[in-house]
Amino acid sequence: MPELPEVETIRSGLEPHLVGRTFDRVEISDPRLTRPHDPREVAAELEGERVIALERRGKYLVVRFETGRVLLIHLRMTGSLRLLRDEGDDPYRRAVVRLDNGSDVVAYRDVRRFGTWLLLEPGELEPYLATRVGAEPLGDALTARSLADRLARRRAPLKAVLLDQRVFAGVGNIYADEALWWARLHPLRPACDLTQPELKALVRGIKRALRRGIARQGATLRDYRNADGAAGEMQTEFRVYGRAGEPCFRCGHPIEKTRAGGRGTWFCPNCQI
DNA sequence: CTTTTTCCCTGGACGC
DNA sequence: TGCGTCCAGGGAAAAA
Repeated sequence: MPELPEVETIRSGLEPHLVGRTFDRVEISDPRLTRPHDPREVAAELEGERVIALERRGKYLVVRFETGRVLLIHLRMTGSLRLLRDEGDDPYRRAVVRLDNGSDVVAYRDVRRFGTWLLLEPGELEPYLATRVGAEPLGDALTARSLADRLARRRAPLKAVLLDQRVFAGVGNIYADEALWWARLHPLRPACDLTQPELKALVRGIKRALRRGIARQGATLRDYRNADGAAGEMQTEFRVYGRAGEPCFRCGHPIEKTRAGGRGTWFCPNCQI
């Protein structure tokens, strides 16, 4: 499931191939992708748009066009973007963009069809993101102080609050569990109860988990692939995610699974307190 | 306001 | 082998 490291890997892989290119021909075959807008109308609007930047905000991909318009892509659970030379065949392909160099094709694949493409007019991006996406956790904005402010009135489980994209954007189910393991914090702790040293440990844990994910080109459990179609490597070094019953890498105690924020949550009951 | 629950969607795992 | 059931989860929306 694409979280910040996976989306960043796709972004950096596509960027050199997309920037400066024009969308020549666009086909959107899944009406869910552009809901509630008509996919044929969105495809027609995208044709002729020239890309000037490919950015990421949280788990969103931001395709900026010369006209000031923006295509905001969210991959949700199983979405992926691939750069191809030949279109080939794929039953789970939901959209295709042919670029103006005559050879490159960007293919959007999404088995479970949760992903979204939203075309925004100039000036619409900031207000759209403002109510949905908080600060970037890998920037200077994530500090023990800013985190304390964000968690102050939140009595919900720490894990659930980390999944709230308005707190800090881009942490999903996998990296939340990994960050909490690095920070030695129990996922069910009330978020507002952390001490100053614990807040500092959590900041370091979040950054460490995300940076490792980016360095390993993301985690491939089943569907995730980078823009070249290659699997990530991060899944080979999960500390807790999906490791119920296996020994903790720090203390050897068996990893347990619980539920937090409505999501499967793995942790070490011995050294995460 | 915060928190929890339901829903969307599909393939894979599992039980019989 | 072939069903039926459950599970995975990001985020919107509804409910509490």
